[in-house]
Amino acid sequence: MDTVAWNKSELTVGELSKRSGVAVSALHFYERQGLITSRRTSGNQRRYRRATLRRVALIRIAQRVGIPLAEINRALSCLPDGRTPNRKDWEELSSQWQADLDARIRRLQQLRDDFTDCIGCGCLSLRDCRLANMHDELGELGPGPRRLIEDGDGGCCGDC
Amino acid sequence: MDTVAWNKSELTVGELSKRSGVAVSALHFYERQGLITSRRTSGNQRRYRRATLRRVALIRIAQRVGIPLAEINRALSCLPDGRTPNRKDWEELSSQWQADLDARIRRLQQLRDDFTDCIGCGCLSLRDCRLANMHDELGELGPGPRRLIEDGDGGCCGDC
DNA sequence: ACTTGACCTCAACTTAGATTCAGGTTCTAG
DNA sequence: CTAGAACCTGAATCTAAGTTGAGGTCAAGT
Repeated sequence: MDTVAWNKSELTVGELSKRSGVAVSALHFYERQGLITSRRTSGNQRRYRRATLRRVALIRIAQRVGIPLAEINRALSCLPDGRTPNRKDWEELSSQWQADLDARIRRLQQLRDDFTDCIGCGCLSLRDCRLANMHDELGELGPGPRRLIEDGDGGCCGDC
Repeated sequence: MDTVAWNKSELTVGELSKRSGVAVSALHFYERQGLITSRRTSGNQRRYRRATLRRVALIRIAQRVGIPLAEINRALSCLPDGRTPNRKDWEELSSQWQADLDARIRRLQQLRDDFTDCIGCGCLSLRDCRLANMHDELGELGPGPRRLIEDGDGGCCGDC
């Protein structure tokens, strides 16, 4: 009833959408971006391997971690797409993503610590508040001597 | 030499840019969004109060925390703009933003824990992997019984 | 056979947070 | 007084990650 037997192991885009919780339009989009692939039926409709469900799961996980699709694509491209990811694949991917996640968490924690420091100060002095030392976004690694952005306001703030 | 005496306490957009590390175009943009305001000289050039430097600092801090400009705007709008934020203002803002930050951190940590759990499994089984249970993004609060998205694949994964 | 729902493509639109460009004005130094 | 730096506006462009819509085809049930 189809070019190749509809063997129940393939999913239509709607099924994939329902099962993955990802909108059909997003699946189309992922396919355009090369994140997933499909076979076409004689009537030009998409049929996805079951493995694609896992691939979509991986994509959404990576997105939750905060990884942009372009990078996810790079990461997934080492799984030659036909293959169901095996333990080794998953360990590689996940350790990479976990490192990313850890970095993100550390960054936020640093920010939180700076906040805690700074609330004590209360005046948001730009002279020595780490939070306010915005250019530090550049010199990401290691604290070192802070750059100062205010050079002589004459007084810390309205209240101090 | 100006409509109002250029009393050295005001900043041109270029100066504000240099001191804050924020591009002139971005400052224009912030102004269009109502995040900052300026006086205009007789020649229609912007002059910023020094307090604006702090305001921009606050904006960038909030952005680093991950707060969208629209919300930053809401938060800042309780400082009636003329005022240098005092200790109380800062405590209110910062405690609000810190809560946001904490929530973000917790979310990422949860994700990391799920990762740790899941790496042991190695097969990315969609049946019971918390990471892969994508629809859970909806039921944000509290774990509860997980929804299953795969109902009978017949086998955990290619390797298991 | 027909209706209905699922599917197709392609283009345009969306949001956030800006940047870039074109064309014109103002300010400052020499 | 004039060159060049800095400034102005408004429109267009950009990226990311899609969504929406128009116009048309396919498939399944009755």
